[in-house]
Amino acid sequence: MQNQGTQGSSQPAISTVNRGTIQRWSRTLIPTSKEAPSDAESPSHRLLARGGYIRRVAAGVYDYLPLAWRVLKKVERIVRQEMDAAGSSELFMPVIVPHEFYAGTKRDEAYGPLLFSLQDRKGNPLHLGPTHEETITELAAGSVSSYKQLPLILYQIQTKFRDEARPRAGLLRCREFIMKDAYSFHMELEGAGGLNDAYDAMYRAYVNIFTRCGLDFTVVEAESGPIGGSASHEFMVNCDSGEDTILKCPASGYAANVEKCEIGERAAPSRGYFVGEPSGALEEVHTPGCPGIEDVVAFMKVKPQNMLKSVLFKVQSTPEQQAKYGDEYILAVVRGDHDVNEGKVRALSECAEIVLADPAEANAKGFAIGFVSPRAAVGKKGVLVLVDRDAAIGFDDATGKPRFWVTGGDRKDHHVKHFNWQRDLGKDPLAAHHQGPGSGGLRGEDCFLMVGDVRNALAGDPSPRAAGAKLVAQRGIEVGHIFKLGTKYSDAMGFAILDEHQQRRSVIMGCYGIGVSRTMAACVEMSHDENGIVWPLPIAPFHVIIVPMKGEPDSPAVRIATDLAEKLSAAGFDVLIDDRDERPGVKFKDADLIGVPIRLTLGDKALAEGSAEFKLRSDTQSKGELVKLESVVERCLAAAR
RNA sequence: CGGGGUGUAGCGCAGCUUGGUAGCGCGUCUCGUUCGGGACGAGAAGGUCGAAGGUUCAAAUCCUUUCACCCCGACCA
Repeated sequence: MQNQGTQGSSQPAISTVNRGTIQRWSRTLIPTSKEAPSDAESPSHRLLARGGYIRRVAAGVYDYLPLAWRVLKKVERIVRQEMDAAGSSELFMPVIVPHEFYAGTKRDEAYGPLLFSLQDRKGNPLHLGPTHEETITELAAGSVSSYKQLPLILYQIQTKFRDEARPRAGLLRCREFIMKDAYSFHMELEGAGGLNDAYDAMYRAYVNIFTRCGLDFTVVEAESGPIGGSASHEFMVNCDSGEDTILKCPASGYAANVEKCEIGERAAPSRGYFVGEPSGALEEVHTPGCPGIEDVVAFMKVKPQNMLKSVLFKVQSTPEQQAKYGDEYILAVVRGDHDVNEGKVRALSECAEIVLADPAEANAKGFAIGFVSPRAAVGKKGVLVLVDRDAAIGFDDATGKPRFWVTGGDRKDHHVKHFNWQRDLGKDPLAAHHQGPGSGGLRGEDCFLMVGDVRNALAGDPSPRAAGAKLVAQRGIEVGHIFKLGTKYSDAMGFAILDEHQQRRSVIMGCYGIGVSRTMAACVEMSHDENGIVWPLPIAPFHVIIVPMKGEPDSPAVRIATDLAEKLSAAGFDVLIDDRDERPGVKFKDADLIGVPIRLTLGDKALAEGSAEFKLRSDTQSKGELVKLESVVERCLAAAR
């Protein structure tokens, strides 16, 4: 799914219609430096700081200097063109969100300290918008009164505020950042474009935007998370230093966030789930102060894949769901080297609302948190046990031996080894276990087991989309995220209008975000070398940097540079003239650092034969080619194609 | 929120152990020599040492409090 989709509106990077800008280094502010601030670690942070793009004002708060602002404006321009082409309209909402807007959605509580809060002079609580679902729903509710006005897609590009617990990596995780946020409104009607149409249009627009920005990216299926809603995709810049892990199937192109990624059919054990003789007598081991897998692994010297990890959730379903199944707790059991996936636990159990059980409460119920084994569920009504396929093994097909398991001892500071599903569960797991959801008949009984997929996918797991293929992991930086929201916000804020049958219905919504400032940083992460940034042409602050060797204002080189700049500008190029009276080495180093894609050097030798030296920033090998002055524009246009 | 660390000139750092009123490199300014990959020489400007309180004749240095910032983790439309 890399760079997939249409190249939609294939705008050239260089507009020959509009004149480009010309700036002189000496007359703008580009404070480059040899050394980055000591707190800058990630490449984008270091290079943007060293290149004079950004300057830290406070934790996670940055000045955007002229170079950065030019890049951001170019990203924004592409965003606007594609958003407009996709049928949405730009507007601009306030940064300030009155506290009462959260009355219906309770997101002030959901956000908690992430929400910047302030008071006006009368003491009324206000917030700085972390995102604008409430504001726009409020706006739409007050101004959209007929289904005939739908569908409607609105967007803005604006500063967002989130008081992150830990801002990091410069622009990649900020407290104040620039975001494009879009919202769509729908009523599913015969023959009218619904949420799915808008979602698809936004998906295509995003593919176009990131493609045009010159980014190498992957679209992944994602969890919709606390913002709510049903479907969601993330747009990830492919980059090893990225914070997020994504999994891809090379055969089918399937890609997903680790939180969301499905796992293909895992071979069932030859003798069936849970079947197998004990590997030895059940033996209790004193493991003082070792509640975690790592602790036990180190203490008992066992491999994590030989451990069973049991995670207890408390069910907070609606009364109807509660009546249907009667579950109070869910015990998810996975192998020690695997992680329980809450979304998959929800899906398999059909319990929409679950939270990690409170340790104190669970202990009171007889679950020794940190030392829980599947046995803890035996004899307790209302406990659903979900066992991951890789954990429900009694006989090891690979070694031909009984499976050796270490698991909790169900009392503090104790574990057991030689756990065996059939022997130690105290009842026949085969009789109790059912595969898959929907078999709810026995739910609510004592220790009901289900086998299924309840863990995070890992590299090497079977692909869910192509038989025989294995998932591979890679890192990415999230620069875009689209959601189908459904009626979460319209319900919460009472946004309902009449449909053509005069039925009052909640308006259906979608929301679509792009981290504009993060996109700039992600691009640097993706595209740089040891000398500096290597901008893709479409979002480079300048397309061409002209470097006259002799920098005095009246030197012939500077005059020729000015002349060249005029011609390039007329052809649509943005040109930076390095007119500083600096030594050549300084200018070359700085040109590489700030990453302008095309460099034209005007030295004595080249000028003597009426030429300039042409060099691409991305081409680290060549020493540049001599191009006749009258052919320079043509040469640059060829490079821009 | 847990763990670790740092605050001294625009940037990078030393000085703190053993108190005596601040120094180095880069950058900046002036003059001269230089000029194709971060030049050289001479001179100059720039800091209430994060803040507050305390100990002391005397605090960048010791003590207390506090603030800010960074890294790892938890968390994260």
